[in-house]
Amino acid sequence: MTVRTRFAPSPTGYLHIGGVWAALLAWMYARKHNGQFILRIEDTDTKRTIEGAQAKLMESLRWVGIDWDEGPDKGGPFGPYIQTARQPLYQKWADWLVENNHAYKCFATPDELAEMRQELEAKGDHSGYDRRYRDLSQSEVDALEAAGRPYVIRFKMPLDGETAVPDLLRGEVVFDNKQFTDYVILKSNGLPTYHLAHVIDDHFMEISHITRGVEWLNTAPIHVRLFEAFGWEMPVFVHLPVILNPNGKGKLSKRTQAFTQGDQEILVKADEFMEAGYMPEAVVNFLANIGWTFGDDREKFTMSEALERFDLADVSAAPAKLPYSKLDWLGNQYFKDLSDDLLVKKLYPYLQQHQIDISAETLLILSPVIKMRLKKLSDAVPQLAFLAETPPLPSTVEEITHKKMGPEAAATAYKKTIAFLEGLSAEQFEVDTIAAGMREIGAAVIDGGKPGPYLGTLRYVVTGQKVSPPLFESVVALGKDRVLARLVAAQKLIDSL
RNA sequence: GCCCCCAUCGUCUAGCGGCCUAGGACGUAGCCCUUUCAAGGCUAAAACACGGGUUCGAGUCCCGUUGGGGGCACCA
Repeated sequence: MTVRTRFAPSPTGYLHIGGVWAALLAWMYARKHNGQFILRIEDTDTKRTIEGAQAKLMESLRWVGIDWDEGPDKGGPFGPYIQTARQPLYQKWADWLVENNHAYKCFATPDELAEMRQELEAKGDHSGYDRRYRDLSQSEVDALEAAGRPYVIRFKMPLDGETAVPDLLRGEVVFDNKQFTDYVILKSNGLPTYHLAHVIDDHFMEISHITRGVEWLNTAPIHVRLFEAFGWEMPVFVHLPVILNPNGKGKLSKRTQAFTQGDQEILVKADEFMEAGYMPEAVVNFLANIGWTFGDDREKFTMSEALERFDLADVSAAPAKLPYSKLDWLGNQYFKDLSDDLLVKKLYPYLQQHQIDISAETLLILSPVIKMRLKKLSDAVPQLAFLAETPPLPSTVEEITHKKMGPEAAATAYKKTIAFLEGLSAEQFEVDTIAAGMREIGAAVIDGGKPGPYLGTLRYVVTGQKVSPPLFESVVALGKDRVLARLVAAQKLIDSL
């Protein structure tokens, strides 16, 4: 059997990270087994469809490296891959069910339904439908139809007995048929509900494993019965656990907005991760650790390593809250592994997009020292702010002196430093030379000979930031003229005493 | 209300009856290194929800309780 999995989102909002996770597992399984991964758009709820959501969702999937073999944009042998474009198919099979006595036309009006619901509720029946149109005679049906009464098609669920849903992660889940009623499978506008649509699509698209959220488990008996009525072989059901909202309550939903918890930023939508500048490899690595374990106590791995070991059957059935702090850790791990050139390649366009004008050459100088400070590209912005704008100059003596480097020593230090830098040729204005020279000055100027305090205050003078990249790289990045100007200003402040 | 799913450190998890004095990771705390912030090194605190069974033996199997989650639409 070839493995064919799919991700079937409805374009009703933006894709959240839990959706990406579900897509990832399905995709991994298909790739692992050299099968196919299909993207199908479930847009039968036309009222909720949002313009542009489909494009956005495809962008997010591509960003994390999930590609599809068949889908709305690239076609395939079982298309179309957008449900509204498949309407005739659903109509045909809904009619087939009616003809074969598995379904029937229900002419209940919205008012009638509302009233019925109320009466049923009063009796403690929460099913919402009393099956009153289930057993009409053919002539009664014909008469209503002739009168132009709109109708839906409902599937005949068994009146008693049980329906077992085989689930890869939980074994057989058994439901009492009494809790079900006859569900609408084709709406009065001629479009199918999810129940009908996915059964037909998954069958004709030859899907081998249906992966979806547990929220579908309770309605899975309908799907089981539908497959049975059609006489089609059932795919394997894999009901994935929910991803819980990290703020504590409920599941992650499309409506959940990004927010901050403590000093941890909680992102929800897929494109927020992209926008923040996490490396997609890190995000995918992070997600693969949810509900699944690589083994050997390893948390960091490449996707191709993961594919060697992955199995849907090993996925945990327990719901999970995303460990965001681990994403940050992983994100940093991936940046540290990046070559300086590659980091510049990623960082440069990102900073450009965010109106921070720093040359690629400058970035290359900073690259080795900044990469271990990044979890995501956006972390570079405050670090590098001193290069983009003119940082405030020190205004108090306390800022440019140190308890181990009083005003007198500081005055000497700045004077020496200025002279040292002025004496450097353009070729000599590089990290190693500057480091050596400054350490020497620092050692001479500080009691005890440890240049630490000198370097620290100097770093503050040069960058104007309490937090910044290390001194030497920052000096080279800022450039001789600007550094000297700042040192001169500091010296003047000291001299004014 | 009814039905269904789930349950190991704060979080993600390993564990599929004896290898568990419950392992790893993130986070947290302390120490070291250090020009800030990081990164790195070392150390520490931290869990089998509870109660019954089954068994020579239970984190691991069964039942119940509790807790969390989900579902009961002409939404997916």
